[in-house]
Amino acid sequence: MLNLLGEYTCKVDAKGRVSFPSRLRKQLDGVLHHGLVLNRDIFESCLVIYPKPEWDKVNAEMAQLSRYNRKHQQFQRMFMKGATALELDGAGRISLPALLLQYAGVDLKMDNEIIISGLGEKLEVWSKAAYEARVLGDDIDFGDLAEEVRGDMESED
Amino acid sequence: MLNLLGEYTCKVDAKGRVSFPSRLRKQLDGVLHHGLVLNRDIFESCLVIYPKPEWDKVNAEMAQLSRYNRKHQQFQRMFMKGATALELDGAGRISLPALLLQYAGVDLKMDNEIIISGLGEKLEVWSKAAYEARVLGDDIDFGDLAEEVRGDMESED
DNA sequence: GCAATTCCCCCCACTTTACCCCACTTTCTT
DNA sequence: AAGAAAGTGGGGTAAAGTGGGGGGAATTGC
Repeated sequence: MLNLLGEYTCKVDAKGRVSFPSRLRKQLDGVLHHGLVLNRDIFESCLVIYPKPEWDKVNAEMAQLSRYNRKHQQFQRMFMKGATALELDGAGRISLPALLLQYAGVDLKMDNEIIISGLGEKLEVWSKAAYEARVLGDDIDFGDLAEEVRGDMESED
Repeated sequence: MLNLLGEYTCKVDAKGRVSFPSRLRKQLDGVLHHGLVLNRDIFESCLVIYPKPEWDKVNAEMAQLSRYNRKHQQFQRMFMKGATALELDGAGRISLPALLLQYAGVDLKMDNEIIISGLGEKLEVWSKAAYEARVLGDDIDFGDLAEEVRGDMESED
């Protein structure tokens, strides 16, 4: 099972390129050559990177939506909008499209530091400022959240 | 079953390295070669070290969460943020990432002493100052706490 | 249709970081 | 008390990260 771990601070250069951390490259050994898919996150102003096999699952889920349901079609359009295939260049870098960087709140002229964070089966890409404010400085009560989620997990079985 | 015990004072060197106490190494004999996973604690400003087999259980639970549920995603992010694989170097040391040391309140330029404490199936890592204030100097009534927790344990079965 | 410009990709060189190795100190054991 | 094992620190080397420049292809304008 895929188990991407680690928090990496990376620099985006003036061309939108980011060196893909070598630790992650090692963890993706065996699936990296299938490629990666970059997309907007649904709930937060951050980006998500799926290894191709994981993206295939997402894609299969999308295929279950109804062609004849307006909300399904809207959801599919919003979700898929901006999804981009990523490949590593000769120096092991990925190239992040300007529109998606903008979505994540990264301004190439100003702050050019991002955080890539491993979340098991996927990676999240945050601007450093947003990560510190929204993820590390989070004031959500974990206990409450855990109880709700736990209820869901148990009823799912 | 794992039963990690003991409280160890260790020094962090200027590079963020900590010699992993030999007593703990012996207690982990048989699972240590699978590696360790370091993570932020959810409730306290300290770090947690899981032996890999223990972490795998956590990861399997995380994989059941829904991609399309806001609370599930928050939960996953809060829990997984910063989790990092650890390996011992040739001298039996682990290397603690700067971001995580920062979370535990360890400043490499100032105090460089930490406490590693065995808690059965996992280890906790505290800055010495935080440990003394928060754990040893705790003003919570242990008796009251025990009674509350005991109630939970019995109702869960 | 041809030429010119722009964008993208690939390559090369320099800087920085991380990992490995070695040597010294301290502590525990016999 | 002496030797061995564990702990500590530093330095060198190799690999990873970073930035810039050049060349090729595609598109657009003349």
